[in-house]
Amino acid sequence: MANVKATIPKGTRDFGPTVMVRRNYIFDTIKKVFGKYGYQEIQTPTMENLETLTGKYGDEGDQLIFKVLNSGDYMLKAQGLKLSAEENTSKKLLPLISEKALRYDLTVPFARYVVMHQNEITSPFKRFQIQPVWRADRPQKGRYREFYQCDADVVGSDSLLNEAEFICIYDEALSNLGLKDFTIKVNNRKILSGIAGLIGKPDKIVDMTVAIDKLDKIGLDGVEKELLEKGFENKDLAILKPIILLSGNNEEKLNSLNSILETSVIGQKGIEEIKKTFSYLANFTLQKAKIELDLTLARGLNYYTGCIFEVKTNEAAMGSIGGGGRYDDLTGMFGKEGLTGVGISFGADRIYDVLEELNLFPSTVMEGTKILICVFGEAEENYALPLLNRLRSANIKAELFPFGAKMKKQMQYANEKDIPFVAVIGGDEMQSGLLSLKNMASGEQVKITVDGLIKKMLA
RNA sequence: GCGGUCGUAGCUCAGUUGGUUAGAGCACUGGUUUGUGGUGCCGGGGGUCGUGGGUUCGAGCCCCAUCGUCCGCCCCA
Repeated sequence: MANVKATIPKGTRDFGPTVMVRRNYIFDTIKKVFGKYGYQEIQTPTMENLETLTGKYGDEGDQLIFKVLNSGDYMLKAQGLKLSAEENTSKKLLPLISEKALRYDLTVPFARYVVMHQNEITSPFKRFQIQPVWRADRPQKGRYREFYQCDADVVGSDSLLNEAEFICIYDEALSNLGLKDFTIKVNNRKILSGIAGLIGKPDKIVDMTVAIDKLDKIGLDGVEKELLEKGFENKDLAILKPIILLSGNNEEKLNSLNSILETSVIGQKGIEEIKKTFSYLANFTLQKAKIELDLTLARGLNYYTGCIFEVKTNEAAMGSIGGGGRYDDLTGMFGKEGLTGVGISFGADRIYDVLEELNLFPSTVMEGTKILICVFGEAEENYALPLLNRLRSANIKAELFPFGAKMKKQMQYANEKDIPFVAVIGGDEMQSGLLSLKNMASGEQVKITVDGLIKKMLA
């Protein structure tokens, strides 16, 4: 057998026991909140049909989809193809050798699910989904080829109550995870459309939003430079600049916007949506979240049509830890028109890093085995097995170290697994019927009866 | 797709203008009054120096290529 190097593909990760416990803590906390608001969990397959995914994420997105090679002799089919230096040769080849692909996000599979199961689901349909997705991207800091998305969406309801509730979900989940200072930024795509209309370049809305979205990162000068490069003129900047730099509280911003966008029908609609969302929100109690209307918030995705969200922690230097928005007609691509939806996503990997940096993982999430039984030989092992059984029947996490190892090795095992108690069984213990119980933190050791031990472990 | 960085033991890394047998810490393992860890002491195993060429009497070190890593840009979570 050849000696294969033990490595994993670029941009993928192993999760060890400690990390898994903490990841599950994050997922469980979020799941609980989703459930509280009526969202139900679904899962979709790792692979979708390639045609389900292609064309949904733009040309660049298509290239980042991991394709799965067909089984069998796919070369046979491909042989009919004339291989030339033509640049679209691989485009022609692809459908012949691949008809499946790994999911690229959870939103498109969800849209596919909704259309496919439309007769079974009740509208509005609220679902959440926590599964890995894959992108053939170049990995870098905080960016992987396999990562988890944690999404909740509702389709079939255009009520802005949904938007308000998503803000509550963010607040509750992140507060429950121990975050104390974070901002949920809100904007509306229709306001951005109104602004693009105002400068007479509605077709350039994508370039405009992509540029102003970078205000945090590259500053006003950088944004202006990029806008000029994309074909905006100085007179456009003169209109945009005061909007981008709009300050004050949410109400003041809305009032200013109201007069700026007075003549824009779509802009007014956007303002109305924000106001309605805020008025719903006024009925709920938020824990830690700050809500901020941020007109520079754009989010790259083109399918958003209404409210958009992004969550940032103010306690650590970290990009967004969540985002989402409303998209009209997500299912149109699958032949079901006019179904509106709104959804959010938690960036689990980034939340993990934040919690770790702020030391917010509770120590209780690490609780593993409570007691290890150490024995000196086979006779002691036989003597210990009924005890092991009794401990587990009493719902105490217990292990027995199989006989054959030295006491030092067994103690080391307990120590490294952070097992707080060790029961030692040797000849003396078998004769007296008392166990030697060692407290691993203090090092003290006492003789104790089996009943006493169980009582102590349950205390 | 573009730019930069780094590849030496399982891991983190030293390694002098190119010069004997390539080192350390951690990890693993054995011993240390044969019934006790975290925390003493002594020992041991483990490396085609990413790969392939080149220069040289001699290459971990210099040159070229290639693969991989990490970090930026574009884009994105």
